[in-house]
Amino acid sequence: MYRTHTCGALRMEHVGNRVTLTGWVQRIRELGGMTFITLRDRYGITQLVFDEHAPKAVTDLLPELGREFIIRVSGQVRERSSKNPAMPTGDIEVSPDEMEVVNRSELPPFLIENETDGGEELRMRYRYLDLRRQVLRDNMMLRHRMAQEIRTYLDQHAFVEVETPFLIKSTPEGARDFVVPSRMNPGEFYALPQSPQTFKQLLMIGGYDRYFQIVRCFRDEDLRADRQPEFTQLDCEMAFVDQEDVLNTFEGLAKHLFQVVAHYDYQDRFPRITYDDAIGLYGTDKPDLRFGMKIADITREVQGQGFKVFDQAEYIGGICAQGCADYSRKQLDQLTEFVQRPQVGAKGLVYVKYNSDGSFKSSVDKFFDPDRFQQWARLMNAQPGDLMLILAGAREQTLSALGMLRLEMGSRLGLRDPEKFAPAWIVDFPLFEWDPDQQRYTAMHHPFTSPKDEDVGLIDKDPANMRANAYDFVINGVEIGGGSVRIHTREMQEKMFEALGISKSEAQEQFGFLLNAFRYGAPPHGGIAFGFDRWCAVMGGSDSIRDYIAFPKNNAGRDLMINSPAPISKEQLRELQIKLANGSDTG
RNA sequence: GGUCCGGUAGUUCAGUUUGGUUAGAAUGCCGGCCUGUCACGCCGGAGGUCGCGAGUUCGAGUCUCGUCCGGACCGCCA
Repeated sequence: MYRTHTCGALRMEHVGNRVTLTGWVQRIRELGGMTFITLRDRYGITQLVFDEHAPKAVTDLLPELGREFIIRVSGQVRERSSKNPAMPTGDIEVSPDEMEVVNRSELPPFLIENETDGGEELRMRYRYLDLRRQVLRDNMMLRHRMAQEIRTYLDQHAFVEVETPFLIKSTPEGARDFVVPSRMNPGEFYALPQSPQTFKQLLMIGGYDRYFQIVRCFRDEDLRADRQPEFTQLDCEMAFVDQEDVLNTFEGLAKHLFQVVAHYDYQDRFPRITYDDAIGLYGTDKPDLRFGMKIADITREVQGQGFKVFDQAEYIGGICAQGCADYSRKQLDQLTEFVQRPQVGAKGLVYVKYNSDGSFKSSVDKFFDPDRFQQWARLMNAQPGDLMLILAGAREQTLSALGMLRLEMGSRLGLRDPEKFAPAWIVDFPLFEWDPDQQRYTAMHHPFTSPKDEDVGLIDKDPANMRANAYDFVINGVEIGGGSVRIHTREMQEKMFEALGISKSEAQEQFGFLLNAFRYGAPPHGGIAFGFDRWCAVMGGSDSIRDYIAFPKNNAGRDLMINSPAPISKEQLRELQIKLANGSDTG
């Protein structure tokens, strides 16, 4: 027998028991006459003590041991004479009278400790060693818990888990597809799904009125720190529902997960913010609501006073940074540099210090008198001691820059507490987005999204102002999920394709199966898909989804551990009837 | 497709601005001492293709060009 207990199990109540443990050697501490070894497994760490009670056969083995050796020990559980309150097993230790080296280990290339010395690349190459660290293990456990709780909750709410195919068909809309050649159908290719979108709609038409799936999705686009070429979605769809039904159902799920996974009690209804309000008040469609600092539109109040920058701007807005009136020249310069970075894109920054004595000091004192500043302060909700930060320019870019400045100030002021969760629904998204490159409208969410009933009439004359029955779920400024109530009539879907500039024949070729299905009594339906990796990361208080994926890829889409992608053999290429453009036959 | 940052001991990094004696630190590793450690402590030691290739120079970790690898971002990602 390898073990009677795990390395996280033993407590005071086990004192006196004879136990057997097997685990990895975490650390060896020799003190001359005695030796301590900490033994680790998935469940925890237990201290072993080797002193004068240990048989010679056991102590003789000690010099051979090293980090990450697997050893099996048997012995008495003892109460420690000096306890370690920082360890769950810190009250006890095991005094082995038998020991066996189960497997030796080479010295690992980095320290397998909570504070590792390993760099990103090395840890990716030896991911199986990194996974031994408690940090990663906790993340994997959180992910596991999330998945289990999702299944439990949705099962209780009559959802059916159905798997959909991975080898499907490439579609022109959306992201670039990963493609798989078909040996049996030379010259033809499958595509891997970007999401099970059409299949879940077909399941609704198939009568499975509540579906979910925790499913891998694939997008062949350039990556970022928080983007992977394959990622996991919690994909859901419901029939005979309207938007409110969907939101309420998944608000319930989110609350359940907050409670059970993060032990975070969120009683209130999640705020629902329209897309227009989100943009106008936070400068983004995924606002971080852990703090206020709303953007105030002060365009009307500041124009016509002879300050050219303001007078020529389409939009002027500001935020109030509480208690920052004492910012130094240097700090203000830093903020100016921040907003001028290309990603933020503002021309400059106007500041107004509302000093604690009630006076004002600003970068535009020449143009405005204190009464004006008083008025601005009212609009921005500024009190004495606060700092008003103002940007001017084209409305959309300026709001976006203000949104980024708001996040920056939130971070500086410590208002973005990773222990806190601020969820929100963003609703009433526009139906279309104008694509200046292609000179046509594209679907903001996707082409199966239904318009608001009252906006349907606009489809021919003013598509830009049509709103969709589409919604996003946001936590702490991170987009966690999004969905919509779908179109369920063939007529509306055809109109939609027409508005998107997709011809009848193209539509028939790409989505004929869905259009055909709409002929046979398609129920009204809607759904939502969550970025599961991201949701796990947010629940764990982290920005990095890589830390919540057991075997992630790097920013070039490579797996540094197995070194993929890799060339395939001549033989494989021949079977697939594929010739490489560069003429080489690889291998 | 583009921009930026990095590559020096097993590992994490300093040294590159201003080219010049034997390339340093911490940690890990090895040896010695140590009976209550838990990031144990103390003493000693080993450990380097300065990513790779070319060039400039009397002389290159340091300057130039190329290249490979890693990271961040823009475009892209409904």
